[in-house]
Amino acid sequence: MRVATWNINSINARLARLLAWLDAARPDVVCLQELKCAAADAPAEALAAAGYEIAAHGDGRWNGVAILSKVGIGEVVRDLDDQPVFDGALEPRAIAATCGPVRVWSVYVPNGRDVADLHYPYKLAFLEALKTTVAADAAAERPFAVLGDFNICPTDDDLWDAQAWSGTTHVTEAERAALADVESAGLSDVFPRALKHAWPFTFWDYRNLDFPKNRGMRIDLALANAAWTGAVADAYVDREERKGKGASDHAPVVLDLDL
DNA sequence: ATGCCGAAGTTACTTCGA
Repeated sequence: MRVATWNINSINARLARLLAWLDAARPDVVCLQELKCAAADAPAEALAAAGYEIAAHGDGRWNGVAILSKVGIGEVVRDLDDQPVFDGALEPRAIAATCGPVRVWSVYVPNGRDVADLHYPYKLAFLEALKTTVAADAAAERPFAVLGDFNICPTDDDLWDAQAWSGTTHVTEAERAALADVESAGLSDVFPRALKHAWPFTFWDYRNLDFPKNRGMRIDLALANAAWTGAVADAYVDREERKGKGASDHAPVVLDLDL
């Protein structure tokens, strides 16, 4: 089966491209982030016509996550256990479901904004709650993965200019340690192929010709347990989807599993 | 060519993203 994760940067603004991509790539399960719409405003009918059920979690502005599936959606859970709030709000950043033989979380980890901003400790607290929430599934026999936009470059190779970003969010030791702590629950980073260039970046800013110049970051990850990683036949970043008018600033990460 | 930012709500401009 084929499982993908994609920060789509508005599911409604991107609907035509999403449907075209689903038709071309034919994933069985897709974890989406940054829906930028309320759950009730997600395009469930258009997706159903394309053969996909959707479980969505969103409040209408930023954030918002969903899981699409052609193989059923069950055991849906919204929000992490003890998920931290920001500015008094429990933000829609995490949703889980069982789809056929696999269980997945689709997560949109807080950006962090700046190490001096309250958003930064919020990001670290979110990752701590994520670890606790997924520990049991990570240790289980069923293929399981946490997929999404982690807003962390795991290593200095995962961004185009580590020198320029030194000391900023996405690359700090505390963020990388928090990510490693999530992985210590029994998950490992499924490293995708790059379809072009030396490294599989997943995000390129819209500004400054960053995509043509390949000034990117690898921040969209799939952290999988042993049952999942043992089934991986292929994994790649579909950078073709980053091209052209109306693209998201993130590309889908696609995983093929022998399941 | 891959091409100089884009989306949404608060409908003119602010906020956010990484």
